[in-house]
Amino acid sequence: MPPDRPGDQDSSESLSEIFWSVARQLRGASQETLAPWDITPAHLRALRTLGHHGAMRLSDLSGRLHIAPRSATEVVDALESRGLVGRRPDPGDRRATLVEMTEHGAEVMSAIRAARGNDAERAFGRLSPADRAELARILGQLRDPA
Amino acid sequence: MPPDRPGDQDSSESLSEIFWSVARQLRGASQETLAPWDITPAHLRALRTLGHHGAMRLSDLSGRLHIAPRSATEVVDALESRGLVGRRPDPGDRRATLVEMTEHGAEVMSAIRAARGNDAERAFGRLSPADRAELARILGQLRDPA
DNA sequence: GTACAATACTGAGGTTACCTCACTATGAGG
DNA sequence: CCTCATAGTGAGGTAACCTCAGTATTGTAC
Repeated sequence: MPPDRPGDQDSSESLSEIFWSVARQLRGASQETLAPWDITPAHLRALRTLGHHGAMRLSDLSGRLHIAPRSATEVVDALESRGLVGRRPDPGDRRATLVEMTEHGAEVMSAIRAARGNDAERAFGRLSPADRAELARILGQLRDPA
Repeated sequence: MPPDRPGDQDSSESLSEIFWSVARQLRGASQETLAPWDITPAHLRALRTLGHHGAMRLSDLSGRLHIAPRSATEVVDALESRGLVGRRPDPGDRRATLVEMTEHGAEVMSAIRAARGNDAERAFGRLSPADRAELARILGQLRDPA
């Protein structure tokens, strides 16, 4: 097995190495920064989605977050227990539950935002705008399988 | 809160969205492909490290994988139980344990390699060489905090 | 208008990939 | 020899998912 040369076939190996170590680092840093608010990166992700798009069904939330509906239930449970979101029945469909951000949730979100609390944002923010665009473009290719 | 405009401050948000959804996808795909060999992406990562650098102490392995020593113990346990690596005492230091790939481990590794089994590799391989290089460069910036 | 399949959520339980803390065995320095 | 550091591991924990089964409701087909 020859050693890695840049541009080599084997560079995809180190690419995944790099990718995962970045992932671990982002998660770790984010966790640390969010600790004062007692929420996790995944919680914040859901909160942001609700902030952007307003009240929605649990299933819609799971769709937007690309996670299983059951997992969305868990995230919402966590956020609800912290008073950041609320559940209410969908008036149009009694099977469904609408989830919406509470006032407290909005306050916390802007506090986090003000404190530059999302470390993922901060980390990505260190990149030049050009690099951010490049990264988004390249990752986009990976996300959407041909 | 204004909606996202490309190139905006907020684009870092969707960047982390993209990043994590790529991460989830890579992990899922990798798991699936590695299932026949009953090993996980993290196991393969360790196995590759051992393949590249030969026998080493558990602590060295944990260092190279950037995980806690205790976590390396777990990974090695898993690989050992599958007969892919072996432990033997370090002759120079009776506290230490050397971990090395077994023949079977090497066989399995090349089988996986031959089957293009590492989906992370395969996914990254879909990118153009230029994009791979770009990605490596940009992720490298993220990994090493200023 | 009633049987029946599909949909919305959730309880139960599992997995991966990590972590810290406390402990034992061993080695190294004064 | 006594202390301190280091190597590995048992115990126990966490985040962020998952599937599978079950209940409540709805839309559809006859």
